[in-house]
This record gives sequence, structure tokens and C-alpha cells, in this order.
Amino acid sequence: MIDGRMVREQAGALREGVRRRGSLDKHGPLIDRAERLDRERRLTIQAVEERKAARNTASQEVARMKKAGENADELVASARELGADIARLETELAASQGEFDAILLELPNVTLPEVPEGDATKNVIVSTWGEPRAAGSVKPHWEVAEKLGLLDLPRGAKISGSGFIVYRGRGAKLQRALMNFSVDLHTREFGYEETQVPLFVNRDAMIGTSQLPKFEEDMYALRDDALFAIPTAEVPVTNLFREEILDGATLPLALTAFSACFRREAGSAGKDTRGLLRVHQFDKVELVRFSTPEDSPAQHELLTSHAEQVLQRLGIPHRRLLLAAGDTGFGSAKTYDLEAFAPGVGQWLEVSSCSNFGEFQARRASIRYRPASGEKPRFVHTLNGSGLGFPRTIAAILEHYQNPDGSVTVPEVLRPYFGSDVIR
RNA sequence: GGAGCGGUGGCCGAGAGGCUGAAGGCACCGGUUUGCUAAACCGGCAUACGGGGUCAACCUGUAUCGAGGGUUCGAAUCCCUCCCGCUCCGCCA
Repeated sequence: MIDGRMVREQAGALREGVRRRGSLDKHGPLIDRAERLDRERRLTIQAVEERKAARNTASQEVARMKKAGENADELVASARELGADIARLETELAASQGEFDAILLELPNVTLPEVPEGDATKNVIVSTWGEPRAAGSVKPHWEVAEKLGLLDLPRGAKISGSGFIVYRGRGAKLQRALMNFSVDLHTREFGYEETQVPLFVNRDAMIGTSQLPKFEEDMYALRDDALFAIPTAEVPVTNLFREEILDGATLPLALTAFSACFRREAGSAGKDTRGLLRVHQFDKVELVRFSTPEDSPAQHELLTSHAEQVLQRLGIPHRRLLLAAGDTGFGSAKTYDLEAFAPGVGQWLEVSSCSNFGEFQARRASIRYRPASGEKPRFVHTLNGSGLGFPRTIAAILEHYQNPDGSVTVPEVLRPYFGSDVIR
């Protein structure tokens, strides 16, 4: 969340931030309201604390008088009145403070200056890698997959619903090869610590990484246990250090996690949902980094390059997009999307989204670091990106590596993990 | 699921209605001293939010002893609910 102090000291920057996202109409009035609440809140704080100070001195005087054997009844009575006053003011304070806090949770992060303003049409293609095959020159992945027996979509729909994928045989194995290859790459070459984390997390964790309260309808929830299925391993991994103060010397921290991810995709029914394009449950390797504020822009480039490396080693043509403010995620200050080209469906598919959250998540989750012994704790910057999301990566492989006879060549780096060089 | 015990500052650990923002120790920082390392001694050492201010270092108020409520003039201390940990029993694997 943004710093509450910004409401008082930099309301203009906040307004400019939401304007660049194209949501001034929606968030502007919230900022106005927050400014009023902040003034109200501080006046009430003063009033409450004045009375508490008076009560504290009175209480001490009562203690003194009783010890001296004097009658303190009168003072006790007046202190009791103060207490009633305090209770009333505290109710007021809780109301304005509560509303103020709720607004803070609703306000998106302010994007960095280099992020273009406007909606997705203003996204910038930063770079392109590889030679995409002509759109429509090959069959869409679902046709190849069906012919080769890699996916069983009807049975997935039968046991869980559409958007729940059953991988079979070499389809399942391809996924496992992808997992082992990527985790090995990130741990061996790029220095990430491998983690395995819970797939269900509590509400505090979801708030910490800013999935909640805004996007509750997109989450699967186990209401009996007050747990949510994670939409990405970003949630458990980033929250690992919630309410902790890290030793500055350990930064930057780099963690990776392979996990299943669960998304209800409410509101996107029927949109790009064929085959592996948009599913409710999928596997992904996530990269998470924690850094100092000064270092986070460089860490962001580094993390994005790690995700890109996966695509390059796989030999899949792809491009990097700098998302415009309006297309940048709620909590992100800057996001690169990596898109792989899938010639069968003729589309660029988002396979990774690499974001620098600044201190937005760290503030919510209270993840701090001490720069050096004796110094004050500061919020870390959190970053994460997928490296990569598997269904769309598999879609890209099945299309890019498709041969005229309908077989699919296995990318070279996967062969040691997959066990053969072609799926036919 | 049942029973018992426990949760206090960066860490360990006292305290059992007012004298406790919290003894003592460790760690850490500054100083003195010994030719280096080490030791000894002295001093310092929480966070958040208000207010004031020649506004990053100063003064002042409030809150914080797992969380949230309650009793009281006053709660780390008493009561209730919840969370977490440990031990034992039961249940499931």
C-alpha cells in the first residue's frame, strides 16, 4: 500500500499517479476523502491524547493520595468522567482511522517515471528475440496435443470443470521436464534458493502481497478454514518474511518456487480460453527477489533477464513489453511482460510478468531490513516474475517446434529431462 | 478433538493491579585503559503515531509485554474470546 503520509504531503503525486493509470475518476474522490479523514483523524488523536495525559496524571495522584491515606473520591470521580470522554473519542477515531486505512488499501501503487501513461495500447515493445514463424503456418496447440495424446481436456472438464487441464503421458512428462529444467537453471546458474511453499495461505498473506482486499472474487477460498488457494507462489514466498527485519547484509535475497497456481478468472469467461490459453489451475516457476530501494531497478532488470533466459534457452521467439501505467498491476511500480509467439493461434502469449513493487508490498506486509547494525529499519523492495508459466510455454513449444508431419521437436535443453528429442 | 503448560524488548529472562517502557544477562554502539588480539570499567541502546520546532540530529504527548474485547480512577499483572508453541492422550494416515 502507499504510505499514508503521502496523502498529507504528496496528494498531488498520488493524483498524478492514478491519472497516469487512467483511474483518476475512480480513485480521485478516494484521495479527496482520505485527505479529509486524515485531518479529522489527527484532530481526534490530539483530543484523545490530551485527555489520556490528564487521566494518567490524575491516576498517579490517586495512587499518591491513597498511599498517604487521604480521600481520593473526588479525583476518582473526575477521572472516571475523563474515561467516558476518552471512550467516546476513541470510537470516533476508530471510525475515521478505519475508513482511512481501507482507502489506503484500495489505492494502487504509483508507477515509476519511465512507465508510459495510458492503457494497454500504450505498452512499449522493448525488445524482440528470435524469428517468429508465420501466423497460421502451423496448427494450434490443442489440435497437436490431442493428436499426440498430450492433453485430455474433456476429462479435465468432467472431473473439475473447463479450464482444469489433464496432462497425459508425454504431455505430463513435458511439463515435468520444463519444471526441472527451469528450477535447475535458476538455482544452479542464477543463484536462487529453491523453496517449496504452501498452496493455501491465510488472509494476512493475501493482503500482504495485495491480492486482497481488491481481488477477492478472483481467488479460490476454503472458507471453513479461512484459507485461500494461491494465485501465484509470489504470495507465500514474498510473505515468508512478513513482519520480519532482515539483515541488510543478506540482500539481495533471491528465492524460486515451483508451484501450482489457482485462478478463478472471474469475468474472463469465453475470452481466449481455448486449449492452454487461460486455465484455472496451472504450474509455474516463480522468481522472487528482496532488495534495497537503491538496488531495486537493477534487480528488476536482472530478474527479467533470468525469465528471458528460460525462453532463450528453450529457443522460443519472444518479446519484452514495458507495460503502460494503466496495464501495470495494482501493486506494481513497473512491469515487464514477456510474450512468447505462438504461431498456431497467431498470438503473442504472456508467459511471464516481471514486476518491481517498490515498498508497496513491504509496507503492507511489514518486511524491513536493517542496513547496518544500530541503524533504523527500512522497508525492502520486493520484486517477482514468473520464470515461466507453463501452459502457455507449452502452447508455444507445441506450435513453434511443430513439424509438417504433426510431430513436435523437443527443445534441446529439455531433452536430458524429457528423454527423447521428438514427440510423434 | 481432549487435558496441561507457556507466549515479555534483536535474543535469553524477571515481574503477578499504581514505585515497570519494563530488573538482570547476552548481543550491539560510543568512550577510558592495557604495546596488538582479548579483557576490565563507564555510558548508550525499542517501535509507531500525534503536537511543537531555526522542521533528517531537539522538546513533548500517547500507545505498545501474542491478538482482540472487558473490569478498574489506573492492567504486562484480574476476567472473556481467539491465535501460536510445547508436552501427554485420542483420532486419522
